[in-house]
Amino acid sequence: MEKGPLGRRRGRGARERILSASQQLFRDQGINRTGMDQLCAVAQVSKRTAYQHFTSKDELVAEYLRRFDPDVMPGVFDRTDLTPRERLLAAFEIPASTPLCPYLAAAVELHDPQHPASQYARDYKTTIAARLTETAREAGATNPEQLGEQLALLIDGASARTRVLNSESFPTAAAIAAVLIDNAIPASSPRQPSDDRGTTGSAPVPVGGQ
Amino acid sequence: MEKGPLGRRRGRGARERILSASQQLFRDQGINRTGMDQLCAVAQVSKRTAYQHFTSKDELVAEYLRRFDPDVMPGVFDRTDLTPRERLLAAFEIPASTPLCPYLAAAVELHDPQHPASQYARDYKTTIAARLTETAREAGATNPEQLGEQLALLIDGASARTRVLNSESFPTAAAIAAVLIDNAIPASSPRQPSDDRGTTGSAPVPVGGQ
DNA sequence: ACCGTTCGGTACAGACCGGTCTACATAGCT
DNA sequence: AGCTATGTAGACCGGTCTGTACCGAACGGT
Repeated sequence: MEKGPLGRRRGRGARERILSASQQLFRDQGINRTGMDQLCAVAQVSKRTAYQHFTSKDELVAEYLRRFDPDVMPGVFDRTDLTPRERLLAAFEIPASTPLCPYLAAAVELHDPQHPASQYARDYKTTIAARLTETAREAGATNPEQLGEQLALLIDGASARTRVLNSESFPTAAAIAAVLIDNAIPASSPRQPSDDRGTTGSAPVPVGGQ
Repeated sequence: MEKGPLGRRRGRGARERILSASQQLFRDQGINRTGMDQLCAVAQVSKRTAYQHFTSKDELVAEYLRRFDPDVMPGVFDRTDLTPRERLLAAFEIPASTPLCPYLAAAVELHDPQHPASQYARDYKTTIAARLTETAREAGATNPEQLGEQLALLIDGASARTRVLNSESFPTAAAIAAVLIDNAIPASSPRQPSDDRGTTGSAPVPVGGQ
């Protein structure tokens, strides 16, 4: 900040600024509709510097996706104040902010399963399913792998529907999740608050969306 | 030149050929990666003719999506040889062929909720959910709207996951659907086609229609 | 058989994109 | 101070995209 309005930012944070601008622009405009010129302008970085840090736009996209890994699903799986069952349900509460899973968006936009970014997308999906499986095991599910995969599918379904329709679909997904969890956990296993939800038809949307 | 197998097709089917080529190319390559030149070549139509039938590519994309409406989910809801419950489950059996719901793909690729094609995507999703709801009502679900919305979400989730991962996710979705259906239909509900379906609601679609 | 209309083929215009390169300015080291 | 490394600003290149213009050939009504 030793210069004018957009004065020389002088390197140090160049890479971070580029990735930060990527997150914003790719999310708001999509990958294909965001040009490198605009991206560099927002990041306040010259194209030369950009191509010094990333040899191509594809590589930038891949790194942009890789960066998400540690951040997403923040803390949900680490909240020790919740029972495992509550943690599983909490995974459906957050997502009003995220417009669409960037991994799904990237996989569709790039349209090339061989693209390195597509590989990261697969890795991420697998990681999420694994964490759900792990939590399902803690919750005492008889078949944790199955429950984890099922919940992962629900998250993706809600994400996709939220994108196409404008309505919020995560409450619906949460209702399904509650049913699945209750069916997958033997009645004896956990200590859980009062709930009769989902065992029969009505299933009154337990998790209030946003 | 009046030559080859197709030679001058002279207009009549021009519009249909364009839409047919659109379906193939947009599905295989995506919308953004399919240029009008290639599309016209496949359709054996000159660009002039193409732009005579569709004033812009956007309009072509919108029409391409609109055309899907009657065709998708072919026959599943009309199979009178199945019980309503079986029809609901049958919606999860087919789709190994379809790479990704074209509506979701278009919504992601176009990335503009105001695009006319996005509107058609919403209409389609709503239609599918409505048909599922109708069938759920026939099956005797206590809350057909909820069950229909839930099943629609499962279909989208399976479609999305199939696209990102390569694994087939529809069996997982079908397993969830079976649980939801059984939980949503009172124990007294019918299991045989000859029984009276729809004990609670309307019972249209008698056996033998179509 | 004639003539207007329509369509195929294609060259072209204008815009944009990814990526490279040159010219210049600054920071830090010696 | 001077030198070097690094970064900025932006022109520039080749390619591709959507969309248009033009010309000639084929068709259809009369």
